[in-house]
Amino acid sequence: MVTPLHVSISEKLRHQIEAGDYVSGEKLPSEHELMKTFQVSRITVRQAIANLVNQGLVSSQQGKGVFVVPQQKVTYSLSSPMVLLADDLSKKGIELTFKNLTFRKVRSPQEVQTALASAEKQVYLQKKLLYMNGAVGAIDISYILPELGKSLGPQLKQEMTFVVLEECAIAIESIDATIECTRADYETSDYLEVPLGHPLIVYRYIVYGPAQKPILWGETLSRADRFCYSLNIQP
Amino acid sequence: MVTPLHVSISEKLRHQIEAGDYVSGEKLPSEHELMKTFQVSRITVRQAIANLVNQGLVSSQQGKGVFVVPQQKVTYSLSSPMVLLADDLSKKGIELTFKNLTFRKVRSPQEVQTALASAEKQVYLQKKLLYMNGAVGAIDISYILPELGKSLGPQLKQEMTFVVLEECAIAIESIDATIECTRADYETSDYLEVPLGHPLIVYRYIVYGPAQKPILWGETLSRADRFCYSLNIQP
DNA sequence: ATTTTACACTTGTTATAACAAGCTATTATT
DNA sequence: AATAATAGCTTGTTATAACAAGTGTAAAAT
Repeated sequence: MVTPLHVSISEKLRHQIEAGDYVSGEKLPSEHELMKTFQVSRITVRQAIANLVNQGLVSSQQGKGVFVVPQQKVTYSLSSPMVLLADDLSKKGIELTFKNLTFRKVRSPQEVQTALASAEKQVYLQKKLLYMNGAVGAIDISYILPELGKSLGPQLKQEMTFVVLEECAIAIESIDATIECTRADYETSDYLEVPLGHPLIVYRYIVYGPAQKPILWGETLSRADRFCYSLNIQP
Repeated sequence: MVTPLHVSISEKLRHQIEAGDYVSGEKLPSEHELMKTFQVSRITVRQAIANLVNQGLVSSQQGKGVFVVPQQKVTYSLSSPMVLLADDLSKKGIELTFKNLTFRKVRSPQEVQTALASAEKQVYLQKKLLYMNGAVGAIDISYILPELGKSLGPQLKQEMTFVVLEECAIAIESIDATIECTRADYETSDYLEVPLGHPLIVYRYIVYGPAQKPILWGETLSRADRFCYSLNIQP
């Protein structure tokens, strides 16, 4: 079995990146320069770079170049509602900010209807972007019971769900959550500034209020290269 | 902004797959046939298929063709040690099996040494593959304290870590775990039968025994298309 | 001095071409 | 009949070529 040229080239570049020859955010040599350096055609250089993009090490921008992606990560603790971590994060010098994309009444999807077990089919949909130190890291999509959404609406626009729920003195009984992994589709790749197919961690949750009544269904799609989740299990 | 041909073609194929035109495991038309169908060059067809591969929808095999990948998923509950789920899984008709790759004494890596806080630098390394219904789904790598490894060794070879620890009546005090996401490298892509860069979920854990003494450090790298984790949070 | 234009450089898209390599079934040989 | 060679399919690799499109800079026009 012969190793293809594009593999050995991307391996060389990967080693150079890991060795620190190219710093985080730095521009790689252009395709033309790499063609000269490795004495191969453009198609081979492009394939080599595509490998690195797929591995999440670099990111290309038309008209500008190929850049080494920063690998800073934020850890979210799941032993408590995740928002409690906000304090810890600022201590570490990581600032979390939010940007509201949409907040409006919609007809709830079938999956949400089942989860919320609500007779009402109109719920509030909220989409917001999550930034760490100015760089986009996750998108959160949540569906909120209409009676809650009406009162919480103005505040939900700017803040994170759990914080607001606590500030509004809404008791959280428990949270059911699932963690899985998916890949960026055409919508999320746009918002999260990642290439199509980039791995995303899906944190899907149902928040239960008093009397175990589900009050919120949501999912947070995080860039796998910027967010991870930690938890503590007591058997 | 004009949509590239390869994007619209991969979108068409994606819709056909989701509509069930191509069943799980079925072969897509060959590149030559797709060239005729869409009246484009081979390079465009290949780019379209590359998009689908990156999205994890199809998988190509040299000499054979391009096939729709099955999307069956297994959920691991994290509110209890994950192995308790083995019963639930068999009820769902999912059979978990294991294959031992290595079990030997090694010098522990720096990270493990710190985590286990052990004076001894020789630990047992165990690598095993995890199959669901015969299909490979995850690889588990764990480092075990020498005194435990010596006695557990013969059984650990075939069984899953937690089960054995319980059968051997070793009390598990607690488990610290982190969930993040990475991508298949050259070694894991081989074992897990996924393309380079395919997203993997990393479940990294430290098992604490009596008196909160760490007895095991491990990580499970799961194929994101076959495993996900669920948990329950009590605030 | 400010704005506009043009140019050079970057990556993105698409075509044609040829050969390599893996798989399968048929044919030819033993 | 069993084995080996072959032909024909598949995807993988690599080259050359041309144009499109996004970015930034330097020159030209206002």
